[in-house]
Amino acid sequence: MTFLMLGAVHEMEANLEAALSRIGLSLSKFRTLSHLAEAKEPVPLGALADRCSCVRSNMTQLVDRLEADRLVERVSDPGDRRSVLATLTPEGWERHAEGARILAEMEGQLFARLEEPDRAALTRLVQLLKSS
Amino acid sequence: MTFLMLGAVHEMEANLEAALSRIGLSLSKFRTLSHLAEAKEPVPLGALADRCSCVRSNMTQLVDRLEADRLVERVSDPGDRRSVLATLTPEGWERHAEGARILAEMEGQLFARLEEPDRAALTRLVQLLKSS
DNA sequence: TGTTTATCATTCATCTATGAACGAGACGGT
DNA sequence: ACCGTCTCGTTCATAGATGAATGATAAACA
Repeated sequence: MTFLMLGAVHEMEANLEAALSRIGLSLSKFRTLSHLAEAKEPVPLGALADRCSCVRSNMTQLVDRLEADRLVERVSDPGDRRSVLATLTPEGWERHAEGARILAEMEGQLFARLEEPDRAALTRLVQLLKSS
Repeated sequence: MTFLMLGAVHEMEANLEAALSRIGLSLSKFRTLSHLAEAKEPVPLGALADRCSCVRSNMTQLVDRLEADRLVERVSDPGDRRSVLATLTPEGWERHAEGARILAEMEGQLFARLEEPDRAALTRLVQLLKSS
């Protein structure tokens, strides 16, 4: 059962990854852009790592790559000189919008196979399993 | 919804990974041992990669590490000199059995929170989502 | 005030995964 | 028998993730 769920989700992930790669994004990059877009203001890397459920060292590298892609910029925090903030560039906003369209499309295709009561049931069950 | 499912499964994965690490196994290593144990005979690396749903180059490295752990051995295929077979060492069999106990325990804890109709529903829904 | 403690991001080593390029070997058709 | 093609595993470059160690800075407190 565990391997079955892992397999199903890995399939979803691979599909989404493939779709996002058409616009030069990975799932991790897109998730990072999403949280930055949602925040609507510069976010410290540590907080960003928390929202993305990853460790800080990972976020450091991720922002390195996003900065190389010119989708994100590092800015310094005037109130705390230890802190480094990340913010979306105009191109980052655009790319995130494209990614969001792709995600919506994939979700539509995936859940089209489920009737309505099943969609609700799945949501409920997944929430039950999360946060043990 | 997609990020919710991804999050729930990543949590499961992280828990299992942490539990397996107590006996020096990763989830990938354990999955590989499982398929070898199930086969009960040497398996070509390509076939093993297919069963583990990963690419061959990944299986090459995985078997490198498992061989370094003395859990797996490479043997040559008399019928095809291109082929390399992997087989469990006695220690590999033991370690797999320990891992299987840990997996069973984790599954028990996880699904203890679900009543019976929910368990069946979850299984059905996950199978529906798999193999688009 | 000065010192300890905690927090921030980064670097490094390691593991897992992919895809492209490669060399060795099998195999089908001519 | 030979040639092209396909399949095998490996290597390499790269992406992504973790945890441990580090240096800079803030905060707490004696």
